[in-house]
Amino acid sequence: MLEGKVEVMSLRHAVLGLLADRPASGYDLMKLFDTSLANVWAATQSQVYGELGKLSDAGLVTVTAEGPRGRKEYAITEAGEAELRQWLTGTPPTPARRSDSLLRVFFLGRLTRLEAVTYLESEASRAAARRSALQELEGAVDWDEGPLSVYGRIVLEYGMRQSVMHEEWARWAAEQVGSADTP
Amino acid sequence: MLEGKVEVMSLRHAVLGLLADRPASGYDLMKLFDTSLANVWAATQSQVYGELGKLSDAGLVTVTAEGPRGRKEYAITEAGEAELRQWLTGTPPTPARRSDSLLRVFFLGRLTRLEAVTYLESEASRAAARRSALQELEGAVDWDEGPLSVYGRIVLEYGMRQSVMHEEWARWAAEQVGSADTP
DNA sequence: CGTTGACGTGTCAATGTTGGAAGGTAAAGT
DNA sequence: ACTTTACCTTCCAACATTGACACGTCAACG
Repeated sequence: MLEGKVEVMSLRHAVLGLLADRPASGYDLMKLFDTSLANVWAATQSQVYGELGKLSDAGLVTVTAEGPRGRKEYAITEAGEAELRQWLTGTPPTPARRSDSLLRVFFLGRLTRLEAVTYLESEASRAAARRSALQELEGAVDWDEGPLSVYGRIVLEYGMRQSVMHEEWARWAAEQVGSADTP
Repeated sequence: MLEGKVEVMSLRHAVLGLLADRPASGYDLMKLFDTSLANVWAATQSQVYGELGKLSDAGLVTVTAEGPRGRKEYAITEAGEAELRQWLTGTPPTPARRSDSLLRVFFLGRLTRLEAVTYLESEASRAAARRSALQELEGAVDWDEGPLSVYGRIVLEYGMRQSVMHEEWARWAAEQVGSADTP
């Protein structure tokens, strides 16, 4: 019995999505991964170049120009657009299944109460710092260009709400732990 | 120049953390991964048994009993406890670097406005459903036993706040998209 | 002219992860 | 007695991911 694979392969779709906006080289894409997508989907150089090769083999992208230093500019094909749409509309998102931070919290009972409170408070600080960083980013970006900017801003808003929530939760948790009955 | 590796290896610490509470077999651990840790850290059978082997080789756990069907019960050793503590107190948590959901949102500009709104509203529904599930879980668990329960509840609270935030954000985003100037 | 820095692509080994198959034992129900 | 269900471990191929390393070019500067 043959079954079609139910792969997620989001790296593939991240590359397709970026190329759907405009053609780019692997180098260009890396810059986008390190800036626009930094808080959404991380990728390394090896992955990006590797994925471009695979996408090219699969006919989802093509080389549209070759520049000075062996630069290859890729563009999405119709098949690629179709794949991207299919992913966006037809594939259910997979919820995050792992969290380093929460795993630690789960085991905080192995530490003394003071240590646990300290940990939770540093979580709160990290969340606050993250929020500042995002706010700074918001000021630094030109929000009036490209189709990515509309949704980019919505994604940024998520990050900000997330960090606010995270900080409040961590402070609440620290209080819970600090003021319990049994030491 | 030799440098110590800066590995995260949270699966290892998830296993250690569970064994720190009480000894267990690989099978027992799997059940815990599928229940207590389901929303925090997913692991497959292969991983758990493989990790137990490595931990055993490294002296962080030992076999304390052998039961009926080749069952091996593992317990954490002092070295294991030390490693767990070190991870909890001395290793900075690594923030989540990837989100399937957010990546989609980032590329929602490839769809029509209606499709985008539909997507965002289904995100809201999913978040609401998740919240219900967590609330049900809260009712089903005995919160008065073991050192895990205190922090387990705190982790659960995180999940609930997270899903509330997620739902509100998705509804807000749908509204933003639905009521913009340019169609 | 020589150096530096940004541009640009490609490959590799080690490790993590997935999903399943294979192989077997004990207990409980019929 | 028989069968189902739960228990329990081990192995593996395929794929994803990381973090380097290797190679080479163009432009600008002093």
